Amino acid sequence: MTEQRQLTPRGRERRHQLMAYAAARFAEGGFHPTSVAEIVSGLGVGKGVFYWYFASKDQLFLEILKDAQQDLRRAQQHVIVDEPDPVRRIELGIRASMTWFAEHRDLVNLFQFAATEERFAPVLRRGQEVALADAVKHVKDGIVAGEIRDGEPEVLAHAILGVISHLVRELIHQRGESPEDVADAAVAFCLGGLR
Amino acid sequence: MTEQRQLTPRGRERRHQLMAYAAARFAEGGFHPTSVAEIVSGLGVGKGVFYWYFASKDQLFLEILKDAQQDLRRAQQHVIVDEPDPVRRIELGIRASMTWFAEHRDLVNLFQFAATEERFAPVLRRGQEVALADAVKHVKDGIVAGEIRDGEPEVLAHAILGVISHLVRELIHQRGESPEDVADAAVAFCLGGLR
DNA sequence: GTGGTTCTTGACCGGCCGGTCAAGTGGTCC
DNA sequence: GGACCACTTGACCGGCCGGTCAAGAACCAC
Repeated sequence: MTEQRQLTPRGRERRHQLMAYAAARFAEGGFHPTSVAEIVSGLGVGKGVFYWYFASKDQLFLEILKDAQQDLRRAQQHVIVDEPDPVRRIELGIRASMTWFAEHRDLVNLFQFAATEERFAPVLRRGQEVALADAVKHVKDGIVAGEIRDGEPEVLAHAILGVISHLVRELIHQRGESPEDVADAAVAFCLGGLR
Repeated sequence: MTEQRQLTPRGRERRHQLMAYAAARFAEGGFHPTSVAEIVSGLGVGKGVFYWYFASKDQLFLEILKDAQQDLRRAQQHVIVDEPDPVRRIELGIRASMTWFAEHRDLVNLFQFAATEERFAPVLRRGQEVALADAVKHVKDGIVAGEIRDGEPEVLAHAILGVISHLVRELIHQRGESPEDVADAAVAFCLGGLR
């Protein structure tokens, strides 16, 4: 498969199955150590299935990445659509992100890996820039409204993203703490840092 | 080489050279895609040299990791030895960490990769726990002194580490901003978040 | 059934990779 | 010079890996 292929519903399901299973294996064993043979045999199908749906192992990974980013963004947007207060929008965004990350441990791991290889990093970066732009907008609104101290909005937004991703990995995934508690702490810390 | 080997000064230098060069290549091309053959040929030596100094590619990576963690810790400790005020100790720690990370871009990348593979993660975790314990101590002192709001010290410490690592990667390495400016912003954000 | 398309199989391939090792090389101490 | 030891060489090996492909199977439309 080199281009977009026309898929029947059955085909679309297989594709989904491959992506989900591959993501889980990549997260558990690492991208490189997990072979294509391992993925297909784990699913009980022949190797040809893999290359019917994806042009290469790399391309599969990229598509997993893109899908994940889209899904995260949707989760963030969905929760802040009609919240007028910028600071409250930031809080809701933090909570939504944490919930999503908590539920998608595998994908968090894949994001982290993607950042370490030059050929995957660009895709990751594009997604992050979108998330950042959203956050920056709310921070700017907050500054205008006088709820947030003056400062470089991009730096503040990045700081928030840093708190979220680190707390998710270390406290929720690593130490198994409850997403709600961690989100409370993250919100308190970030809002304090913004004022 | 399976155990510790007795090395002459000349040997110790070669070992260092291998670790430094390998770290650079791993950071640039990724751990798995960088072959042992690539490392030794880049240094203009035979493959036997590599396996004279290291038992395996994995072991080399682990030693790079350990060395880096030690060096970072030294940099952090060195700067706060005789600072009595806990909040000021935190500030100095943030600044020292940022400077170190800024100067060791390659190692930051390797840390990030190490977190994604089960066999490297434990070593990384041990180092992080040490850094965390240091930070926690200062936060606790700060709470006792009434300079920091009451809260779970470990969560606050983790939040600080998250801000540091994210800002280093995104602003200093990615966008090329000056470490001093970023450190100023990080300090302001974190101290705000603590109060 | 027939023909067409989508999907599946798994043996096979070339190539590279981590790791080994027998054969050196060169310095040092006597 | 010769014995010893730290170090170096690079051809070689077994194995696995990403990817191909000719040969079907399954489903659908008519």
